[in-house]
Amino acid sequence: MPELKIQHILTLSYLLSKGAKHNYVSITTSSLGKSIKKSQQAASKHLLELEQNQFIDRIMSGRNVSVKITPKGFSEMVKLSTTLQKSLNSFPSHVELKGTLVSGMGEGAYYMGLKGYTKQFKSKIGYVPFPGTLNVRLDKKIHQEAVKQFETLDGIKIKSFSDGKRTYGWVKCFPAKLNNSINCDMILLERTHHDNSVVELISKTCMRKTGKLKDGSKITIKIPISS
Amino acid sequence: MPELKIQHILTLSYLLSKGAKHNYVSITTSSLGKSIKKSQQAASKHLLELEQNQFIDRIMSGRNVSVKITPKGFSEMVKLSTTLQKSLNSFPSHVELKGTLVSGMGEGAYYMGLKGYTKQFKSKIGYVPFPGTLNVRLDKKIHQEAVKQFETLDGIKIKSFSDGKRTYGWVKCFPAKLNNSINCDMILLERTHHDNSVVELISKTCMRKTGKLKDGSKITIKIPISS
DNA sequence: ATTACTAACATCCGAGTAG
DNA sequence: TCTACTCGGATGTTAGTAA
Repeated sequence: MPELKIQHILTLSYLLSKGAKHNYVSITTSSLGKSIKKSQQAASKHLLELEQNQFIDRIMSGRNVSVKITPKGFSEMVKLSTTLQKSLNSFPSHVELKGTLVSGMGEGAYYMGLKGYTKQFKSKIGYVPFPGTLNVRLDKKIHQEAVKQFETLDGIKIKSFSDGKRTYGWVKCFPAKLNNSINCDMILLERTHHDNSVVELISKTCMRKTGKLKDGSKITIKIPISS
Repeated sequence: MPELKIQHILTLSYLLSKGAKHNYVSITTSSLGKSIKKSQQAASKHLLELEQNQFIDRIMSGRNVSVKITPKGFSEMVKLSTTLQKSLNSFPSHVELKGTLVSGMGEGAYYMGLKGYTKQFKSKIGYVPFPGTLNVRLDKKIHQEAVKQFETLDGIKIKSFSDGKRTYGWVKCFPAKLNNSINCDMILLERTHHDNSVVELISKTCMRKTGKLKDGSKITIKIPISS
């Protein structure tokens, strides 16, 4: 049984914090038990098992135990830590959505073409969108669900405005890549907050033309996540 | 039961490496089981438990499962990872030895006073040792054992030399602090490789005088560890 | 092929306790 | 006090299997 049991990691971690890397540290099994939130008996057993597997050196002196982590034990800890660290730091940092191009009702184009919006687009995302949004229906549940996380992300915020008669809600933009080639932005609208089965894309150019797309075309959208 | 069980960490770690932070990733329980070295059934149970505790979102679609890590699950992973990381990086980086001053037989002074050694001392540790080594008997087993690790450490190496008649072995020096005040070096000799109950210290000055020490005085030695 | 149930098995933990 | 044993109950894992 040359494997380090995961439940022993916390024990080793505690011992390490006590300085057991270089020195034999004197401890009681009950204090150790308290620290790792287990009983005195469990702590005692942990130490015995760790010693058996040569993860610690253990010296009995009178009534209490002195313990030092072996190079083997230490390297096992490092191994696990870096494994964790790696998976925490090197996950893919983008969301991938797949769906089908559908035709909208033209209302997207109407709203996005309003001066109150276009002025902000120009200054905040650097271009005035081609009049007409690309509607992509997300066919799979997993992609519909994945969109939800953008509700809590910030993106680039286009503020709401009023023309005196009515108010037009804010728009959040997320820079994205369509079919791995065309730069665009996915937009989330304040009004259509609840329906995640369709997402809207805007771009400087007409994506239907530059991407040779028509209704029913399969679409892949990649949206990098900054955080 | 709002606690993350440790054995689930590996499951989460695997999911994370698959990109489950931002996207729903589709997996089979048997492949997951293989990855975490458990059975298919165990993997299935892990996922169910993780879902129950809201560490993952889980979507069944037909025959397989898609999974995404929740912010809660992610932050729990970060918590554990940083705990580990901290204990790995911030342990005390010195060895502490305690013992009693004993009188040597003067042979230490004789050997260390040889030209072949003093010339190297001057250039490598910056001073010519006061003639006479300080012998410290380590009374406790834990300190005797702790000395052993220096055998595998490098320290500052004083090379062996020959005067034509015989060869004088190498000496390893480890910068140390005596009783938290006096700078000195602990020396390990090639010849007395086996006895760890006594360590020898050298210093620029007479430590018995500057430290007001006599035979029987209690001694504390701190030796920083570089690695 | 898949997920996940039940039941048997293995492991872990802690109360009691000896030395 | 202390460590560490036994043992019963809780928990985790797997084999078999249903759907």
